[in-house]
Amino acid sequence: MKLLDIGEVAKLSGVKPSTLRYYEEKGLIQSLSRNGLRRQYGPGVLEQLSLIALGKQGGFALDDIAAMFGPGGRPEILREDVQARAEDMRRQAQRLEALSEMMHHVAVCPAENHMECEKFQQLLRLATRVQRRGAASKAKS
Amino acid sequence: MKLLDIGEVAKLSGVKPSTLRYYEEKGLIQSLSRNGLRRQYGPGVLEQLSLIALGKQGGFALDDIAAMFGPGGRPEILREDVQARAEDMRRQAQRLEALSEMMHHVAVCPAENHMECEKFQQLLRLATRVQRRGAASKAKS
DNA sequence: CTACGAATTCAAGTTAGCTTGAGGTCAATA
DNA sequence: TATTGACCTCAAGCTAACTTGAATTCGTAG
Repeated sequence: MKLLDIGEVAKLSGVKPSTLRYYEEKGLIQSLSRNGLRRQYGPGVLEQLSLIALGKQGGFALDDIAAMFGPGGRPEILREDVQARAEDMRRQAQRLEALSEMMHHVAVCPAENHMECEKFQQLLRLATRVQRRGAASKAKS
Repeated sequence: MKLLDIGEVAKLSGVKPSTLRYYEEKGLIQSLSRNGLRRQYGPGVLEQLSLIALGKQGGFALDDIAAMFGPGGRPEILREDVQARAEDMRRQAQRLEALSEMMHHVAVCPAENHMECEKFQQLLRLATRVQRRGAASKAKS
């Protein structure tokens, strides 16, 4: 199996060596061996890094990512917890879709204050109607 | 017009007073007046706060949020720039949708290492195929 | 075999985004 | 009018996620 040293992984993934060492320390990735002092990574590390990037975009802390997706054979973080977080994530994706539309709109809207634009407000309400678990919903009557 | 003081805004929005003061300092929100020393906010601040929360979920820095959506009559941050960011946001929403599916899957998948699960890998590829602007795409031949 | 460049460790520094605490002000209630 | 509790300012502190730098080791090309 072809092994990569840290510089190659950095070049292929766009993640700096210092960050890779940091991730390894945190248990997010692992090097398979050493060549002298040098870490040797398997090719799978690249997919692992994509996954980490994805998790970060989803707003997860590195520790959470390690707990959900880490290579370190996690001792069963509650599946129902992951299930619930997955639901949250779906809702977040919806909200961001709405945000995308809002941004597309402000890019062309002539209103000087966005909050005065009817369409903008409407999109914002749409986005915020898709609430998170645990978010206080103050619907009237 | 009904004015709210900082504690009420905090209660209604779930955002702490210290954070509200911090946001105001940064130009993300504004208080309309003072009652003695006390800040008085208009009701619109609540929507502004939803917008800020949304922007944060989208991964924007507070300064970026202020620049795009701030109440301070921004001196025209390039519309085409916002347009491009809106596109990125749409793609991010798609990626997070895929992430949501991955999480739903890991919650039920029996595989001890996710990366060995074919379905998981497939979803990951789906997610990472929806690249960002500026992300190095190393598709082969 | 030697030199170079790429890695190594470890401690300390940086940035964003808040939070905390001390010390003081003031509006509203009793 | 006297308290009290909510607010104020300002400086300092905190956490996550990295980055930087100094001093050192080592694999590989010449």
